[in-house]
Formats: sequence, structure tokens, C-alpha cells
Amino acid sequence: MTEDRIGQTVTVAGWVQRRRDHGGIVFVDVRDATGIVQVVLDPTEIPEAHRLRMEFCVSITGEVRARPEGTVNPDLATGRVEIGATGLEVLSPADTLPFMIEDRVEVDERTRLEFRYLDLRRPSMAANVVARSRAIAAMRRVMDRLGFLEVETPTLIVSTPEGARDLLVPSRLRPGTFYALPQSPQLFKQLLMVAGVERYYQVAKCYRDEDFRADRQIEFSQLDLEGSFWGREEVLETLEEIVVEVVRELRGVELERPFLRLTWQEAMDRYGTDKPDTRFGMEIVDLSDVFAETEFRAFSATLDAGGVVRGFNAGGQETSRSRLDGLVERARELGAKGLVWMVVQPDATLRSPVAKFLSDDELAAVVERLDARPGDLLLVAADEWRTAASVLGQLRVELGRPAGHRELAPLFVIDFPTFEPTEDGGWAPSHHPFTAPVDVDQMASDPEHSISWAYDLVLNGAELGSGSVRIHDPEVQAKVFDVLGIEPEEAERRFGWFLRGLRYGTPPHAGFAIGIDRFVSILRDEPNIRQVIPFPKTQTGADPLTGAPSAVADTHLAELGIMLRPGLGADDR
RNA sequence: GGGGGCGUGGUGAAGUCUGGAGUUCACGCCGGCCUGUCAAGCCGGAGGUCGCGGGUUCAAAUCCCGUCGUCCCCGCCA
Repeated sequence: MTEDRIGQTVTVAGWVQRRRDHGGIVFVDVRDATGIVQVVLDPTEIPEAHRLRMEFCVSITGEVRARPEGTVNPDLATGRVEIGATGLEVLSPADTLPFMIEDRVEVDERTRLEFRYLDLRRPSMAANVVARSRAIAAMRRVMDRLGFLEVETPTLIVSTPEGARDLLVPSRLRPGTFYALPQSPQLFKQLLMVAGVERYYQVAKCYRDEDFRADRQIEFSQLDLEGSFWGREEVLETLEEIVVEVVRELRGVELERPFLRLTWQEAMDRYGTDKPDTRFGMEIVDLSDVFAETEFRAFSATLDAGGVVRGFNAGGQETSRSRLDGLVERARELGAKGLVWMVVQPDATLRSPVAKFLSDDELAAVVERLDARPGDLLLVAADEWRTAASVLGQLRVELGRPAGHRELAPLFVIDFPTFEPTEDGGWAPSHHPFTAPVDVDQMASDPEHSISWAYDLVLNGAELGSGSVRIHDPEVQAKVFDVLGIEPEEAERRFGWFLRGLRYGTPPHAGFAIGIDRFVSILRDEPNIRQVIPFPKTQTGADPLTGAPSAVADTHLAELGIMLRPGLGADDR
């Protein structure tokens, strides 16, 4: 609706974004999915103009004309023209709104979800819907270009008690038994490789019944993909193609390839996390050797016990005593035994509560290692390696993460450990039990140091997804189960249907899954994924719009052979 | 399972610390005036179980206990 339509008679249908009723003349901004245009109504010709209210759905006919001198609105794409109305039809009036359809109003999120259909009319939310669609379209475009087949897998599957809690669906035809909703299409996509599909992808809904977070919902979407005769390189190259295409589509920028790669060990050592945010420095530095001979008990005791002393330069920060005490408190919350702060003075000496316990050489070495300049705040932790890493990593992010996230820093973390220790002294898969170890013999003899062919995609410090080269040899699979303490009988009972499939000529294969909600929310600068999910749930799993989850009729339960335990609070139906 | 923030006309906020009449501001809604606005303006009006329950007090939005809802975080998320 621009100047090239001047003189044309048009009909616009949409919603009343705003009305400005001057009595003798009425201006109405009409909004549809494509934009906003100003309509001018003369109440002497169209008396109904006075009745218009926000969000009425209307159809207006009139002539497009140039706006009079001095009334052009440069903020509007259609601001040089207006429609002189000759006819007005109210297609549907609107009740008084629960909130206004504008971005600048912050509304309680529960209310937004209860009236999500109105919330989605807000420009930024409408743009999120568009962005999500375009992101998925870009993904499909790449997959199609690379010769992938989109294959659907079932959402009512067998429960495999492993990983997250399953969501269960009772079976009517087989009372007392349950389907599970898939946590991912993992095993089905591997069987598609056995089936000879070779290049598979799917935009898949996944379900994990764990507690909610800003970046976690009970149901979410993944771009799931898998390739036969593939190893890690093929997967990572494909991922780069996808990420570059989606970022180009949503941000209009061209990411550099190849993406940065860090091994898991490097990521943990330098950033204290397996999902580093590399948009800023403040890298963590090992100081253990600096304090190898230290007199300072807190450090020497930790080192003697096999721990580490590490720190990072937080740069220029507010260094009031209360702030510094707060950081120490925060470190304790995060599990550290303590935290040592040092503030670099103008003469390059260090102000620190522990300075008097440290030698001049040690202090000088710290300044040098951390490249410290006057005004810098240095944070040092002495602890068991993993604790030191996670505490410093968390503090680094809290002190350094840039506001907003316009920059994009994608990277791959590779060479994940195959296992992580469990509380009872055993081993749990750090990715999943179908992940191929790099060295099978070492995996069996030294599980602690075994590296697997697992990798993550990280964007701005958020885990966008993970994948791995899979085990295609039943012998290797059996050895992994052995390390995990899963007896062959148990493996057969839980995964037999899948393991049988591996015994009929399984091609080597590898794959990945990208979290679509997280990806789009980062590219849209949204602080949580609910903003890019049209109908999300609250932190307690409720949908304020529909009232889900709800109690159901006793007759319905009886049909399923289900009797509820008393006192669950859901029996007030 | 645990820690923290928030809950006040339809919406957003102030008032809560330090108890004293449901008080205030902006938007919306209703009525009136108004022919060039674009967050229109001006005048008038309606609209409340201060989330809910209990307690302390002469008196509770305010203090205490409990509970519900919501958000953030830890645990959890192969």
C-alpha cells in the first residue's frame, strides 16, 4: 500500500490498531499480517466511524491518496499515503481487551498465555511466528538441497526407562499398558539407517518430563538428522550449512566457516563449561604451578589433594567491599570452598584479603599470567578441578556476558567423554548409550578417560544441540552396556527390538539434533523460548488458555483401567 | 526436592520497609467537545475480595504463619 496505488479504489481488511477520533474526522490505523495503513473517515458520511474501538475486525473500502502536505508519517512504511474511506463494514467487534496489542506494554505472562491469540497479534510476537516459520523453511531448504528425506517417526512409542522421564499415554485396547511420547526420534532414526534411508531428517516434536527453565519446555521441537556412511566431519559440515542458511535468513548476516572447534577438555579448562560463550574474553587460566610451593594453606592443601588453583581476569569491575563479598558468597552458592579476589592497584600491586599470605613472586606471577592492569578484578578459586571449572565458568558468564546478543559466536565442542561418574561409583553415558567411543579397548579398560565421537553445537553460550557417531557394531554395543553395568538380559529386555536391528548389516552412521526453539529465540534476541513457541506452557506445565492438564471423567479412566489414588488434588472435577 | 523475586480497578506501576479512611499516576473502558491526527487533545465518569486462608492489633494492602499462581535459579534434563 504505497504511492504507486494512489488513485486506486481498494478494500482493506484487518484490525483497528488505533483510532484517533477528532469528531469531524476520524483516523484509524488498520493492521493486517502485512502491515499498517491509515484510513481517514468522515463521520458525516460514515457515522459508524465513531463506534470503532481497538481490535475491531473491519473491512474498509476507499481511495488511496497522497497525504496532505506536512502530514506524512516517516515512521510508517505506508506513511506517505492514506485511504479515504467510502465504506466501512465492522466484520466483528471486540470486547474490552485484557491488554493492549503493543510491544511496549509489559504484561503478566500468565495473562498473555490465557489470551495468547491476542498476544500473538503484538508485532514482536507476530514477527517471532514469522521468524520461526522462515527458520524451519530454511532448514528444509538445506536438507532438501543436500538430498535428505523427511521421514516421520511415531509419537506413541515404547517407554525406554533411560534419560529423562517419559510422558505416558495409557492404552485403551491394552488396559494397564502405556505408550511413551518420544524424548527424541533417536532409535527410530538409527533404524532408518538400517533400513537404507541414508539421509534422514525431520522436524520432530520431543517430550521430556523434567522441570521447566527459560530454555526448556515439556514439549519442544528439534531438527533431527542422520546420515549413513557418515562420520563426524560430514555431520559438522552439514550443521554449518544449516546454521549459516538460517542465520542468513533471520539475521541477514553471513557466518564465517568453518566454525570454531574446541575439545571438551579445552572448553572446560578455558571457559569452565561445555557450552562456552566466546563473545568475550576473560578466559580461565591455570595457576596451579604458580602456587606449587605456596605457604598459603588454602591453596597448598587443595593442590596437595590433587586439586587446582585457577582464575580469570574480570577486567574493570565495581570493587566495593559489598560487591566483592557478594561474589564470594555467590561462589559458595555455586559449590566452591571459597573465592579469592584481587584488585590491581595503580602501582600494579594487588589489594586482596590473602595478599599477606602470598609471596611477592607469587603475586607478580598472578599479575603476569592474568595479564592484569590497574583497575582489573582478578578472581581465583582453589578446588577440585571440576568444581573450580564450573564455579569460575559461571562467574565468568555472570560478570562478562554482553547485554543482548546481537553478535553470534557459533562453535562446536568435540571429543566429549564417553561416560560421567554416577553417585554410586558407576558410569553413565554422557551423551547416550548408542554413542561410539573413539577407542573401544580403552573405553572398556579405562572408562574414565574414554573419549567418544560426541559433539555439541553451541551458540552464544547456549547448547543448541548435540549428536554423535553411533555404534553400528553389536559387539561394541555390548561392551558399552557392560561398562554401564547393564546385563545382556537387561539390555535385551529394554532395547532388544533395537539391538536386533543392528545385526542385519548396519551402515556406519552419525547424526545430530538442533533445538529449534532455542535457535530461533537466540536469533530473535528473546530471553526465553516461550516467546518463539506459539502456545507454550507455564513453569508448572499448565496451559492457561485451555486449562490443560485437566482431570478427566471417571468413565474415561475406567475405560483405560485406571483408578486414581485419593488426595491427588485433581478429583475436584 | 530446594533457594529467590513478584501478586494492588481491564493493563502497567507507586504505596508495603516505618500499620492509621482503596489513596495516586499512565493506558484502556463509558459519556461529552473537537476537521489533519499518528501513543491525538481537552472535560467528566464508572470500575477494587490489595491472589486466597488464618493470626497479631483499637486498626492490616502494609507485620507474622500457611497456601495458590507466576517468573528466575540449583537439583533434574541418557
